[in-house]
Amino acid sequence: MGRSPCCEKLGLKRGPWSKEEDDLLIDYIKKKGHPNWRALPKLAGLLRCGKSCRLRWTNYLRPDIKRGNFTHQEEDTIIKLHQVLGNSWSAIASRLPGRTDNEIKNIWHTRLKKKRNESQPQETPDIQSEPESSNMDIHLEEANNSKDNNSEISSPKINIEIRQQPSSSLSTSSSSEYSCSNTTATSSESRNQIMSDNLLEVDDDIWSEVVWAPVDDNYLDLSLMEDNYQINCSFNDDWFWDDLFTRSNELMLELPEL
DNA sequence: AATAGGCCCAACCGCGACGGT
DNA sequence: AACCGTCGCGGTTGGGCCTAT
Repeated sequence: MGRSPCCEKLGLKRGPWSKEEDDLLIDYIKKKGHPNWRALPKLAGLLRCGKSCRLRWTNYLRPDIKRGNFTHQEEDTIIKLHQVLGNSWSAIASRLPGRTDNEIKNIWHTRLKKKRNESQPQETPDIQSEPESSNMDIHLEEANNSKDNNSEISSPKINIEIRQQPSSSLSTSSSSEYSCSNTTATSSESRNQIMSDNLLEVDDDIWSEVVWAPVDDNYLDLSLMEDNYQINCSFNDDWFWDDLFTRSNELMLELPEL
């Protein structure tokens, strides 16, 4: 199957976009949306291919894009998410409202990779291309089998197993399982009660604290205080678990619907 | 002042996934 | 089931800008 031609050999314009082109694209999408990118440029009066229009819109012209420098908090978030998700830029971008995958990819290659390496010197340079999550297996299992179809809030049962394989010479591993049955988990307080003060045994005399901290109604932050790993997790929204699932065969999860 | 090198970022390329026929 | 068109994604490129020499 031959690839369909894009911009080449069709007399279409390439390279940087002009203000007039931007305006044409914005005006058209505001009025008609973008149900078909391939047909859009002709309808909008643009001498561009659909792919170029889509990129321009998604990476630059979308009204919800946050312009400007990344904050330190955003940079830290990207570094942490990259530890878990690797180069899944779109997945990382979905956790940073207003930021595009392209933007995050750029900032990673230009700044954050260096910043990460400075703060966590690599012990074995030969494996630097491997995602950092490779030394940590995460197994999450969450079940909410008896979802009540009525308005009553169901009680999630949450089982979590975390296996951590530190890259240090200590070949320690750990696992723990938390069962949180019969909890409504509808308030920050109750969620906090679910997971606070749990200790994860890493070795005979090494303990790692696992803390769930409420952020808002949709998120919880899970901090695994060992080897500086921190994992940000979604509770209601399935985004984070989904991505973990695609990256690790160890992960099994069904989300509760609270 | 000239220039080389690094940084930044918008844009492009090519592949795979997915849905319609 | 196979084919085809479209879209989304990650990798890469290239040009402008900045800074050190």
